[in-house]
Amino acid sequence: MKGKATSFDIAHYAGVSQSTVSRALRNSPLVNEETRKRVHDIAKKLNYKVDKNASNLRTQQSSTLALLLFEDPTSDESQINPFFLSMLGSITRACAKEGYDLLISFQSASADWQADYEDSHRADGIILLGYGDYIDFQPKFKTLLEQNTKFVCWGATVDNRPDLTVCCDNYGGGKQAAAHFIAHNRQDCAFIGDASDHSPEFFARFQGFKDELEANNIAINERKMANAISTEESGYHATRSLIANNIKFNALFAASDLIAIGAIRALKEANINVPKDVAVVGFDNIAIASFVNPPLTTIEQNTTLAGQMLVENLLKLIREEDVQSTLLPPVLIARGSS
Amino acid sequence: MKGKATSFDIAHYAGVSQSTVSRALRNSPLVNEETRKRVHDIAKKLNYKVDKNASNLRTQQSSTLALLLFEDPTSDESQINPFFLSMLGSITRACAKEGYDLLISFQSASADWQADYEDSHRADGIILLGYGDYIDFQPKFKTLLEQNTKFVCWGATVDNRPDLTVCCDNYGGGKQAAAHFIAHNRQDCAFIGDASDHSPEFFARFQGFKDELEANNIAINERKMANAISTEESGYHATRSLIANNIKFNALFAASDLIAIGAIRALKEANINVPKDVAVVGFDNIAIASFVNPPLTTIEQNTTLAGQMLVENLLKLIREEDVQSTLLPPVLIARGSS
DNA sequence: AAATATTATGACACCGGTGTCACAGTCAAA
DNA sequence: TTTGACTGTGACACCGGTGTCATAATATTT
Repeated sequence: MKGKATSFDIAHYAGVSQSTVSRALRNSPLVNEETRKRVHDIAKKLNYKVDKNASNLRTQQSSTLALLLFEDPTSDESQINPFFLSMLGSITRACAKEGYDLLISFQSASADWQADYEDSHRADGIILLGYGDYIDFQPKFKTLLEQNTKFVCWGATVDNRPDLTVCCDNYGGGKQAAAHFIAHNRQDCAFIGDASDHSPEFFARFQGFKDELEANNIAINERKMANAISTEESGYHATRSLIANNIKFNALFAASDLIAIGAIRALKEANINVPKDVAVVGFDNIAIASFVNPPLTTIEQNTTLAGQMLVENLLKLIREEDVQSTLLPPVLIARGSS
Repeated sequence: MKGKATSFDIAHYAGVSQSTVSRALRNSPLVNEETRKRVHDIAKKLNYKVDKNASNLRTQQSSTLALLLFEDPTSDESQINPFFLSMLGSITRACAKEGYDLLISFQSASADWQADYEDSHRADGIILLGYGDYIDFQPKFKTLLEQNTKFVCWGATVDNRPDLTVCCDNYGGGKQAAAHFIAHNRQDCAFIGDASDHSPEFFARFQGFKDELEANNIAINERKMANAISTEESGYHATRSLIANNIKFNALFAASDLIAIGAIRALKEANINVPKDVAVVGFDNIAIASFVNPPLTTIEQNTTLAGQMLVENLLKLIREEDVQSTLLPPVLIARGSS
């Protein structure tokens, strides 16, 4: 047998038409049970597999989802943010469970990504994942919507379409962090992250944090805030600059675990004890979090559930079913750093 | 404009035939420069993208690689081994660089995975990744070879086909671990991993470790060895059982970082100081390694390079070019645990 | 001016399936 | 016996591109 077997080969061996083979293999009720069985047996013997390209071309759907991963434009060689890797794992699992394949692709936020996968019929829908500067994305979202592309988004909100977003309750998570500090009598709080609205997730975390403090009559001093993107490096430098400016605080809320880990390194270097002098709380609960010294208190995002929801909601969109906006509840995991 | 634009639509607007559009879009030298430009402009305006299914069907290739990830059959909800996630990241990057898409799929070792992706023309080749019990795989490798499926394998060797494997020099890494202990005057060594040939990678690490010790006239006591799969849990339990059996040692080589991290937890619980009482060396250099307490000395596998080599070699196989067997040099990263 | 080469294009078969329609054969109802 | 329903199958157009071949128009050579 040269080359791969086609349905015509099977038709030939089974003594039926190619149409019947196609129907038999898809277990159409139209074909006789005996014929169906014969065709299946021959297909198995010839190691025949339906050509996905032909099938997709005809049916105009691909049983494939595309995951576009946007990263902060750090060095090309850097490791991927472990939080995203964890999401990636759960999305992969969720896709497998639904019988969909998953195409993965890294994207820089600026690139002309919006159309590719879905327009070229490689995927039935798109999952967007990243802590990005999502402001730039709104026009792209608009294009996607105009083209009726099916997509869901982690974190970012799409104007007027809350159903396209799956998101952790970042605001609530921020409140939990503040409540935790208050409960432990730490009122002199610093924040490291991005309190501008460039990063909506970080902003919501900050907003919740601030509101909860203010609800308890604690003001947050603007000088005790520093910007950082979600890397250990960035958290380290932001914290160092606070220390260098002689800013004092006894509690530090970092917008992500990586930032928190960098912050702890900077604090240690400055001989500031964690948690005695400064309590630190992060966000995400990445795998590393429980292994750092001291183990990091953090606000957990349930990545398993998040991945499932992203996939489920996207499939609902594709099937044109109703989708609810999805806000996942975060949980504070108390460990040694606070 | 209803539905997606096709090359016929463009042909219509450009006043040329569909053939010419197809050529123009692929920048064939056969078309007039002016025509080419006009077609491109219209395509852009209509947001036209080549239908990959049609194109793949005709050309019989997909510009896609499939990554099959085999995991130890642990709980469905468990996190993916961070070492694999890191590989996944570098493979994704390498694919992107080569202009290939990447399909990702989890597999249980037992499933009927061998044919699917390549036979159904979804991928041009397959990357197999996992610390598996690869013995079961040899018959499947055979099938793949018979069907002329293009694939490469991380870690596992395929009978008579060293070119299909990309692998860290596990044996050399094991030797480095032993040499490190000897240099620090720790001669009473334990090993946790799997010294059977079920897991060829772990076995090679052990073999190198043992050979280097023996080359220095140090014997390794069989009682100081325990089996573990690559999870923190498993490393923890294996170490506890050694301790419970009152086995003494002052150096511990773990076949992976996750095992080492579990081992450190068990040692700490038993009030055995790391590194004072027992020096610990792991393998992989996963991201967590530098954050555990004490920071883990480990044998680094260069995942960036590994991912690149897997992709490069697979593409060479697909293009029917010569491929050399690839052994990547590991590097010992000395940290606080030894 | 005739012969030949070059350039740009169109017509058309083809990739391997899926879905529609037509139809032969069997069986039950009228 | 005729009509209608049902079952199982084959023929065929179609999905949207790609590659081959033929050909018209122009340029170059003899």
